[in-house]
Amino acid sequence: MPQLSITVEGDPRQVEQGTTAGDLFADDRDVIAARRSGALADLAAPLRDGDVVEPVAISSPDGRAILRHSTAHVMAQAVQELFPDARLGIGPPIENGFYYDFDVEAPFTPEDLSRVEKKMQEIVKQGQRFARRVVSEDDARDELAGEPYKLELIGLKGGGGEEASVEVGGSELTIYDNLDAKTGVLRWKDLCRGPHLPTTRRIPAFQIMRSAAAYWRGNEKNPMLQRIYGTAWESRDALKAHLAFLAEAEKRDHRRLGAELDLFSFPDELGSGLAVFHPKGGVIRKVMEDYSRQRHEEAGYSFVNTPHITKDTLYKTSGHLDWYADGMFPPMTLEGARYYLKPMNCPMHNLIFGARGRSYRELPLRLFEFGTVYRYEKSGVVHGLTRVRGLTQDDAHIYCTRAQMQGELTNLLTFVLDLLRDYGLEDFYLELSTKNPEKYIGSDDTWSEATDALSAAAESMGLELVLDPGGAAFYGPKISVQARDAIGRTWQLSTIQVDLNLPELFDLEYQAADGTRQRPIMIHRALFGSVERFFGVLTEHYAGAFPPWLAPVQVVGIPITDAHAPYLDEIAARLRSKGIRVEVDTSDDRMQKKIRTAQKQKVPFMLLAGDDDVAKGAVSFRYRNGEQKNGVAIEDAVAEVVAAVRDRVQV
RNA sequence: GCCGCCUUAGCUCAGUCGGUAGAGCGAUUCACUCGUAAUGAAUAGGUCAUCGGUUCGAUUCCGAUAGGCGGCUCCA
Repeated sequence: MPQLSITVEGDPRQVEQGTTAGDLFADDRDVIAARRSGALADLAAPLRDGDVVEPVAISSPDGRAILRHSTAHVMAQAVQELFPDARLGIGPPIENGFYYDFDVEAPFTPEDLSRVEKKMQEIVKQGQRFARRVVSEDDARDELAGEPYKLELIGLKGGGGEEASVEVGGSELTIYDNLDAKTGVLRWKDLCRGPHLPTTRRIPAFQIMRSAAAYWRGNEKNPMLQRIYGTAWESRDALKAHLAFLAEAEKRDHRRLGAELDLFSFPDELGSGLAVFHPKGGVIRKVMEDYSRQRHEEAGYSFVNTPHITKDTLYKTSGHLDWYADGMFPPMTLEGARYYLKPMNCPMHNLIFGARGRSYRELPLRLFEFGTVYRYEKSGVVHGLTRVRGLTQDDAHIYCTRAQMQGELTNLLTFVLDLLRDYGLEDFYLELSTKNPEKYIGSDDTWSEATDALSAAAESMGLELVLDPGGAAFYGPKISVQARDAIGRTWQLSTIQVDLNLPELFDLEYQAADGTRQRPIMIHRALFGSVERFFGVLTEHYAGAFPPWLAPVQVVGIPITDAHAPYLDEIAARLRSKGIRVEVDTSDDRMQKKIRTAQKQKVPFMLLAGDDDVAKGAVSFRYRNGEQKNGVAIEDAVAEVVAAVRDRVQV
């Protein structure tokens, strides 16, 4: 027998021709695929001379993706057995699960989904084998003649981008056959790059989650397919843990906490996407805004104010009406003019810049405003505080020279990261959105100059940027902060945009040292992004247990009996004089109930006082985590609370 | 905007096979005065989202509208 020289987990080995990765790792049930000289491969794939082979465990990121992809196949097979007319779209693994799209006569009902899940369990039990087969393009077209969407993907091979990568992303076209465990008879097949589990029996735990509609290839002009989402895990326990995580996440949903903690609401009377902030939410907002103003003042910003409505001429000049008219509330016509609610602040700031002649000595000129804007978001996208129709941006526009641009950008990135740290946000990444070829103004040169400036600034600070091709606004590229909510959906918070085009449209100029007139560069930036969205993300980040500096009520005084209330009132007065938000619970609930109430309201500090404390001139702490500290001198108690608020620590 | 689902008291939810409704929490009042997550009792609170249709009769069936939820598309 000819021998192959291979490397297995770093060790050189000689094996017979025809040996598979499955043979090498046959003892380890956790291994479901292999990495063969860098590329993922089925366990059944024969090894080649010189291969470097690593096992892929089912619980590894690659292993989970393969498991989920295979489970998606099982789901598609189940759907086609139950609904023979269902045509296949695509079915990739995604974070925490997978989906598969189907073209069916009628949307799936909940009963349909349970039937599909049952059928899937049968297929898993049968242990059908996933068998890879290379096919020519002509053969693939023949075999898949009844699957129009698959045929379209074959046509896209090489040029289909992300969306088709799971099906036709490899160097050759492959079909995976599902073969009966005993007879080897073909049970089902799918155009697929693979790799897959060896058999369906190797799927330890899965669950169908929900169905929803999705446009074919993500384009709303295409037909709408029915998508079924599922999840699959390496063990029943891992699945259980995931479901528990989702249940936990539901409890920290800002929409739910907003009602429970009396922070904000969305009265039907106002209309969709229009929030009112209640006193407790209002306090948090005020603290956020006060601190923001303070930081902007320190960073050399000037404060401006602009109105909420304007004649259409402004947005004709800026070009926004060309690109975003659909996203604006319709105009009000009066005195022969059309007035719009403002959807962004930049053009108004440009008017301030252009109100008089500007000298290079004034630059960089940084104009800041909490600007409230209104956008007609489509009804289906409105979502709690994270996607609203009326929002307030911590918006500023920096007008500077080319020479100043780089410095301004690095300052801004520092400013942004500082701010996120102040709010304890860590689960985010930075994204670089580049020119959309269908939607931009200006020259390619200005775009590459602006884009290079952004990447250079990030690079100089050692920050990694995730690329978002075509994601820019029409006037310039941007770096944005993408943060996650409780269930992992990402939301754009901060943005920094370099704009060499609007200064042109508004004919903005400054006089340079040499007496010439120059065009300034404009940087658009918002650190919270929208105060509402930041508030929502923050609420989920803290699960409603805001750190003391943000907590609407920082301290609750709880008397053991009514007799101790005046004692706590005095302490509360001392705290209040130091700027602490404190309440004494004088309701006729029992002390235990008051603790429970304060606990449920997630108040950072409870101060209890009974006879013992009064006698000692002390007070007893109870913290949110249930810990307590008794007999603390009033002086020390006040100091502890004041310090926690001042230092913006979480407790 | 598109597809599906949903809307009963402030909140969470029962319920009426078509004969106009009930619980817990919350609120109010009274009693209790208590040492680290729920004291007891009483009271108030609903045009069953809105409008229209079918019907002797609609909260219940049908339709439209509004609002919400999950996705998709979009997000200056």
